[in-house]
Amino acid sequence: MTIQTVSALRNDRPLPHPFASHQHRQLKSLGSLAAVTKCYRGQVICSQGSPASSWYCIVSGVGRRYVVRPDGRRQIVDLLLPGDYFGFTAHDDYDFTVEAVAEGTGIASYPRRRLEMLADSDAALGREIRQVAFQALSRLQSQLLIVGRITALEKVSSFILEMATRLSDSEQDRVILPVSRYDIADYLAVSVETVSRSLTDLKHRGVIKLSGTRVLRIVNREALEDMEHDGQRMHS
Amino acid sequence: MTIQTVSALRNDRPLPHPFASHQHRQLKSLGSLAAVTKCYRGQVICSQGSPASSWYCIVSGVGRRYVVRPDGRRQIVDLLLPGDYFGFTAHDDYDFTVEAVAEGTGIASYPRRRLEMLADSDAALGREIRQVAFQALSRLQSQLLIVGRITALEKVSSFILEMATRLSDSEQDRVILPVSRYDIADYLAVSVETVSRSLTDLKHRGVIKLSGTRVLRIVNREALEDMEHDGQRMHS
DNA sequence: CGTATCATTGAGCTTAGTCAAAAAGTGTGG
DNA sequence: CCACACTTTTTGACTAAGCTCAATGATACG
Repeated sequence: MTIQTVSALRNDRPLPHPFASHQHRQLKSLGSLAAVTKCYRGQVICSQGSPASSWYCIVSGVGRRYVVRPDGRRQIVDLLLPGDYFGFTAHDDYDFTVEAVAEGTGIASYPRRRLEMLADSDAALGREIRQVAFQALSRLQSQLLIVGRITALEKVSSFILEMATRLSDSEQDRVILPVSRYDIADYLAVSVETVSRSLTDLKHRGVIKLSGTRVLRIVNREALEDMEHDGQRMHS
Repeated sequence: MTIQTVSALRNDRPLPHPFASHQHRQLKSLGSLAAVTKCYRGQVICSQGSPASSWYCIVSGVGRRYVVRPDGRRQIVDLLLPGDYFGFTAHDDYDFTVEAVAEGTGIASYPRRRLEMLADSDAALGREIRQVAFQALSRLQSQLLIVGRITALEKVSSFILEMATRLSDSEQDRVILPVSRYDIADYLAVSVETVSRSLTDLKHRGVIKLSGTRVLRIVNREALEDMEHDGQRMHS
């Protein structure tokens, strides 16, 4: 598990393909309220402890939602891709921090108070908000299932498959890893070295192929799906 | 990690204190729609794959929300205590199963379609639904932070402290564990043996005291909070 | 009062964390 | 354009936390 301080993590160069906004489901009927801003790498969108005054949506690029533990360890609780909403809390303050990962990440922000008032008179909007909150629930549950897995091979395999699904580019089996090994490690709650070792392991088995460090190709999807469930007895 | 089949888990006898419904925040302005039913131990409230036709609230007792993996392993993704809502999905079907843990667990169920229509004309209700969804998000994030911890001692310590907070009976430092060791194991994503060992460890250190298997007393809260963050270097 | 399940304890083994260092990229400035 | 500095990624060796298998105690229920 990574003990690096947050400021030490900054391998977030522009991505090969600039992450098309293919999922562009912004809240309908809201052009006026949404303020879209471009963020630089590592820019804090909202931070743990400060008043939860806005909801947000990723328009383009990548974000990471995380919590820093007392001992300095960082747990990424959500990887945010285009179309993903965040900023929801049950309390008055955010209980997490969100940063832009890629250069030029586009964020739409919605003033919470105003939006809630608007939802009071626009039932369709209210439904939409609930719906995106449910999607956030779904993402979180998926991640819990990944982190709850046993072996690192299972976690990394799941991660690859999840990414392949969530950022389905033209080609189904070409995945451009949106984040660094450090981020993957903090997302899966394993050490960076273990992430690296798992990837080379999958490579040696001929399950995946790496072109550089970020471009990944799923060579044998079936095998990868086996690893996801049964990373244990995959020792042949 | 537990490989027991779900039906094999049934240590869910009536609890010493019948879990007062001290948190009784049911959806206001809804007496008519809420059908409250009593459930027996292990009774399935809603199951993975079937149409998500209702939302629910625990009125009394305890519930477990879980997912069974292909290999038979079970991951509990939410422990449900009185006042907790569940049943939210982004899709048409539930992607989890919920069972009553304690005998006589009371469940309020709300037909989803009807409730959504009602929310269309009652903005306050719409807000409430969003709010309870946000609470579900909060619980899930908390659990992710627990499962993402490194050592078993940290996980178990966190679990105890979380339970102490969530079911704050009269006395702050007396915790009645709402579930079996098996359930704790599947909630924390560790093996039953490890849960047991961690508890006896904490007992030997004088941090907690156990009266029977379910009644727990926090003797040294400060030490427990230390374990929660720093279970590693607690080897004195 | 017996039986099934839950809980605890022990021994051995495997996975992954830690520390350390080399290799591979990336970016900058001369 | 190349060289240097920096970061990220990979690999290695060692250690230990926790899983597995196995057996014994404890507890509830019929």
